[in-house]
Amino acid sequence: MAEHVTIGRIGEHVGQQVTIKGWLYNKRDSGRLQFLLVRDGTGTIQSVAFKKEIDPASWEAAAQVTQESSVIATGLVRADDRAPGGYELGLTAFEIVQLAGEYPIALKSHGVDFLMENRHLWLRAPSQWAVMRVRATVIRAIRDWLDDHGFLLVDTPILTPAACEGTTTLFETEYFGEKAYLSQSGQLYNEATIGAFGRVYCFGPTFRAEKSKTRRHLIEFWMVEPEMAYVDLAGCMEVEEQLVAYIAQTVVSRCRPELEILERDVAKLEAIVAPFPRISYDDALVILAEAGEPLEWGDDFGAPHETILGNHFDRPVFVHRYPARSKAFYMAEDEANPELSLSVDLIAPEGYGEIIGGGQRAHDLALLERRIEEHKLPREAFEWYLDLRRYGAVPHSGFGLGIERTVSWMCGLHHIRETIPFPRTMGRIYP
RNA sequence: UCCUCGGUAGCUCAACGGUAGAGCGGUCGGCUGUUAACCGAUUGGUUGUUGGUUCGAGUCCAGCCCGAGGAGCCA
Repeated sequence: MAEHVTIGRIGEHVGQQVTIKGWLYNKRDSGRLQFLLVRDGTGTIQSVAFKKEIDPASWEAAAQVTQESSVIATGLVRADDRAPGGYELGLTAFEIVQLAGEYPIALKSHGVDFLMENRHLWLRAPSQWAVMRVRATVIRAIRDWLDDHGFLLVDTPILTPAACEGTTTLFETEYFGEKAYLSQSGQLYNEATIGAFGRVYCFGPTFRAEKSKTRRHLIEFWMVEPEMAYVDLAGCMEVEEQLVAYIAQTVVSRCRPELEILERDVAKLEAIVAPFPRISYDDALVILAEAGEPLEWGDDFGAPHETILGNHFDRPVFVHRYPARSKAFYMAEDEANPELSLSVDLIAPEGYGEIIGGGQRAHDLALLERRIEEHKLPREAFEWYLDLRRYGAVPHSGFGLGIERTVSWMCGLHHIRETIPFPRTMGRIYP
């Protein structure tokens, strides 16, 4: 009985008789010879069946097997330059677990709508396999870095009583006769938990009922939100750049095969090392004007502006001190100029745009009370939040990093919807 | 919500207002080293939907539905 091994570690079994359990990716045959490409989740390997060297039942199974049938293949592992991947399996036995019907996704080019309609099957494709593995690596890198730098994972609720920011559209649901909303950020809650733990982060799904139809938007997406007591704007940027650089270098070192499948220019990722350039909103306006996209002071950047700024540098760029009026109510104000907020966005190169938004939070009670009034927010829902300014308020900062935008950037993808297993976009909630 | 583009075979796409086609997939056959193999045969259609113009509509017109790209908003 041959040992069951995974294709990902097939190189350790050259010269051995092994069993692979997986699915048929593709088949080519020429008379007395059949090439069966088998994948098992860890990789893909070419198996070769010679009619003379295999029992008739196995030969017949190999002849009958269809694309994406589940199969068990046993044979001798050997290195062979002619095989994709460098190794192949000289079959001695081949068994079909379930014979698949005509597979919808033929090995050819397809339209996005068709692929999304078959997302549950599309995930088996090499490109999607690679993206999901990069996603897992990005998430693990984030958690490793934060866990190793004194941050405690503190999860925040998904069902919330009111808008965290009050500016964007929320998904409304019913909570035992009361209105409740799906969370669009855990930040406010983590401003509370830093009082207990110092440095925290939450990591979970967030929901925005915005009718956004662009390649950078999802209705449901994942976000990591670190929050830090006794850290100012400058300290916040230092943490952000260390984290982002660590993510990029981890992907570069651990996901070579995936990046190759995705045809990603690895040099672009290798360049993502600290320090990142820091420019003010006012500096950014100068760059934009020189690039022929002038912007009125006080206006927020649109997608083309972000692209210009991102492409102006070979690594991510911090843009800090935005006009207070264009930012959320909880942003601290710049003492040197109260019209400015101590906010900072991190804009990725290559047109990937904003991947982090954050900054220093207002910790002055009177300022917050005034902002809540100006933004016409229901004060009673924020009493607990105001308490944080009454009992041991400290300067503090935090940010939110969008997982899917980061994965999209790492993978060099055109559209964010490929970075999450089952994307929720405007007009699609199937499968 | 607004702007632009699109909807024809399972999929990707053709088709001057005049008999709806090709490639891929599927099926059958051939080939001992294939690389989305190749060669031959074969299968496959309520042209998104409703109405209109016309001798005749996949094609022209109007409404509706669905999707894509972008804007706004944001991670």
